Amino acid sequence: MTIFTIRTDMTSSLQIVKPETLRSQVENHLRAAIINGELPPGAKLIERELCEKMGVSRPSLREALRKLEAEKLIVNVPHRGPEVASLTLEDASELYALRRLMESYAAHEFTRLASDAQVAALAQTVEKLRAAVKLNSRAGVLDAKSELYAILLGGCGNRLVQEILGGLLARVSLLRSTSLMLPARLPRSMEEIDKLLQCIQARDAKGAENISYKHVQNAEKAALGVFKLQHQSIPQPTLGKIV
Amino acid sequence: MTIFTIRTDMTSSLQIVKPETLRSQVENHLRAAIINGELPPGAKLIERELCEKMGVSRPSLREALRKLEAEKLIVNVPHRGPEVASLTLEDASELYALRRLMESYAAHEFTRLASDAQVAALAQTVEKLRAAVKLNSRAGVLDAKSELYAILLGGCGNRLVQEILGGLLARVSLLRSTSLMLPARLPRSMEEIDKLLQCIQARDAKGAENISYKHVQNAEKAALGVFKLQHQSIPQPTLGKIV
DNA sequence: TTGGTAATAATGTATGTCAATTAGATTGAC
DNA sequence: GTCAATCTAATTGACATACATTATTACCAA
Repeated sequence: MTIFTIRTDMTSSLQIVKPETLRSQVENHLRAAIINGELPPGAKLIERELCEKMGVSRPSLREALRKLEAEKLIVNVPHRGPEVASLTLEDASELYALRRLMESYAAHEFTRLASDAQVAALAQTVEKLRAAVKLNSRAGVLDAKSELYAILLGGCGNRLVQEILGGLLARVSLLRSTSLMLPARLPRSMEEIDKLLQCIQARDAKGAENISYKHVQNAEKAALGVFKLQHQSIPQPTLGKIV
Repeated sequence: MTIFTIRTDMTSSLQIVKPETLRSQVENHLRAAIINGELPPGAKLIERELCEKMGVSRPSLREALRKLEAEKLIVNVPHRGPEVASLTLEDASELYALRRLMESYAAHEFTRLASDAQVAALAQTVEKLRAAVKLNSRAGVLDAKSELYAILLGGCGNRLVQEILGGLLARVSLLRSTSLMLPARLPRSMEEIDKLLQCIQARDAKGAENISYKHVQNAEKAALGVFKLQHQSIPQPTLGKIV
């Protein structure tokens, strides 16, 4: 983890900057570190250490930790300290079940409600994704994917879906298997996304819902498959100390 | 709000008591106060005041506030302080949309997965609810309802649903209209619940899903109706000071 | 090796302090 | 009398420190 600059100077900026508090910066920083795997599941988060690394006081850090705790990205046992949440197979399965439910709902509603401009934007982002896939650009793929999500969820007429599903996706990323299996599944995933776009363009809401449902279902199969492989080698990691 | 006793004595208890931290008690207390309407939407939460009332220090209180903020029960504008979240009509509508989605899913899965014992327990709780309705016991109704939810969500095979839906229901309670319209809709609501139980007992998952969907839909209509009535009298309550 | 005990480390909680910002009130001008 | 600008008070944001409580670890003895 890198030390990051705080107290962003906004005197020289004419743009109206959202007054980001220090704790929200800490929170965002930690969240990002957890999601991108820098802080893997099970990692102990020692307050004093983090304070020093990030150059903030304990109260600020602790308040940030509480928010991440509420998001279930970290778990906290009193007097033992917080650590990055670990998912069991059941947890993962439940996460995917809800993701299926909500993403297919979002796809259905997007198809029903989105403006033609939004559909066009989606199509454009799909092409961007295809290009990134061809270039084998991991960063490009992730970027295009998140843009795709933003358009889809932004156009589904329900901001709450974005909020909740965003939380679910963050937790799904606790499965490191998702990133491991990502390249392998990309061609298949791309096909599914193409079909989804076709349904959306044809304003076939039910069809979009079904494709979306299957898309997540396939992603789940792949992810849980890798997950099982990762965990079968270690019989009973009740206290996984595997670094 | 009452001052509550802290430092629960657990020396005389043989049961293993989950070591509840002070901040979690504060958190639970505030959450309950918000949900039951003691702290209505828009209420300003002044740190020093709350500290004195509850007899805790500012850091403890602030950490509790961060958790409630993450749950979207309070909103916080930097340097202006937190206040109980207020819902717009759109917010309410989106909440109900997701509730519909998730409750009907839970009903479907419960019907599919629950043991006969769980179904029997559900039936028993429905009778408890009916009795409470007959007695016009508000507390009894609320108690039976929450028990009903607990059984339904506990048996749907997905603990995550409970977690997420619980959060949604807490936010729905920010609409005071839900409690106002509760008595008026009770008979109708009872009918729907009976039908739901029948479907579940017949192991008709799709039927249970449909009834459940309609049930929430009807609750939404009633709640949003009251909501509109409450808000049409005041043209533009941008800063609702209505006490 | 095993069991218990002491030392250590980390968190839980509290207090005090200062800075930054907002909101309200007072004052002044038109 | 109304509106605007300024000023003051109140509140939160952030930090440093201190101490109590609890887990963990290391160590010693049987």
